[in-house]
Amino acid sequence: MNHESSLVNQLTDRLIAGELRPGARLSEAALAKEFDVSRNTLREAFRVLGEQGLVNHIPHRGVSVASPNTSDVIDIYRVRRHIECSVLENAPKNHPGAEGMRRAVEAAHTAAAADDWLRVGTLNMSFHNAVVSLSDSSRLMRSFGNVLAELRLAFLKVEVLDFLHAPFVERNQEVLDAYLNESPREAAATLGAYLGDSERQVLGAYARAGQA
Amino acid sequence: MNHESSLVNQLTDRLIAGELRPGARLSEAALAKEFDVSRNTLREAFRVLGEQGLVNHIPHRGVSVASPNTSDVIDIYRVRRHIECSVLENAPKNHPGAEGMRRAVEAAHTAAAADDWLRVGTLNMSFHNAVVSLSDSSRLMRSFGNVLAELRLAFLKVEVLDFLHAPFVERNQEVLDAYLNESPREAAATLGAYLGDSERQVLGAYARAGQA
DNA sequence: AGATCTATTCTTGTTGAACAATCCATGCTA
DNA sequence: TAGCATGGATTGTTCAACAAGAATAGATCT
Repeated sequence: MNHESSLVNQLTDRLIAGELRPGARLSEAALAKEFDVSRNTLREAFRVLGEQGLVNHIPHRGVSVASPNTSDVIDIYRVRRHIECSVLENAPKNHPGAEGMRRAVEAAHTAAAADDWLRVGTLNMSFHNAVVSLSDSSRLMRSFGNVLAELRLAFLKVEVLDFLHAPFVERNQEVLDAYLNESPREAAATLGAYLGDSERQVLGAYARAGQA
Repeated sequence: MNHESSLVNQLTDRLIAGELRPGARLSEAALAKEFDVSRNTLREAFRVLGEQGLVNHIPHRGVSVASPNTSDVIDIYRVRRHIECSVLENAPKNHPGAEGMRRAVEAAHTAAAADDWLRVGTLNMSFHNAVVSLSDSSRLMRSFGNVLAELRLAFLKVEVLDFLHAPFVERNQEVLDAYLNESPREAAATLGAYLGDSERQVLGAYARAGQA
């Protein structure tokens, strides 16, 4: 495996795991030492993460973990509505990607029963990635994946703990059922309602946390 | 202006201007010398362009200008349909971004009358960027902008010369009229038809050029 | 005290040289 | 001709150094 690509992956993992908290400054010297790479190599990885929206780069002030504010969250949900709903509404019947949705929902049920909420959160991301996979567009999946990862940082910032996702396992199930048994339009509408509720929950958490 | 950002802009300009042809290998040593920057600085810019999809990076084989094949083109138009149509269909009436659409169409008419087809092509991009601006989502605009830039490379690759855009000036006008005077649904349908025709034209050019 | 200016210090931005790792083309061998 | 060594070129990565901008602390003034 390529070193640089692996470095990006390592950084990404620690970002979405919350080890590098939103807003935290990422010192080049410190991180370079920690990952045992040179500053130059680290900076290349920073540029990649910057384009993906996971870190923020201000010239001469360095790189910090992205720390989405409320308008960022609103923006992210706008993207989700446009992409997820459009994909679902235009998805063909019996798309093989639906199997991925089903597996995610099923595993989420199991994980929820076992109180493994971290896993539920991960599977929630898998589900919505699977939804977008119905588009058969690798570019759409890439862009969407970046946005979803950024949303993960928003969750971490206001400590929307994963167990709050509990009610949404059922909602994903509803979306899947609507796709399988009803019309695409119905499925998209169900998903749209889901996104509205989800967005409200996150913004509520922001308000409680007193964050912008 | 930041040096690095300026370097990315310079490279982007030359890419979409066609000076660096699709598929062309970008030698680090040669480009570093040409832009009078070090290899390390250039490599940072390469990572940014790579994430944007404008260049292709294969480990140990270097960077080359993205050279979209037919499946890339199909993928790009999938993205366009999902994003542009969704945005237009859900756009509020009297969105200020419509002014940007109007300006682009008007200027395109003028440029077409003057046979300035390069400018027509640029204004066409402006129009569709303006469409997406109706979403009020900076992330959607960024992602969409990257995809449009990549499509520009596809045009360059098969030499879809800009004068072929001529009939599409009128199509953009129709989309705008539909948005202003008819329903969002109607506007989205008009745009969908436009995209279908546009995609066919590009794929036809690929077939003629014998490209994959 | 509070505000403002200044000097020092720290971090990032960028460079050049160096070497390792990998790929590519050439020519050799069977 | 197919496969295989070999040498040359390019990329991957590091390091040390310095320039440039930002942040901090201290001094000065009101």
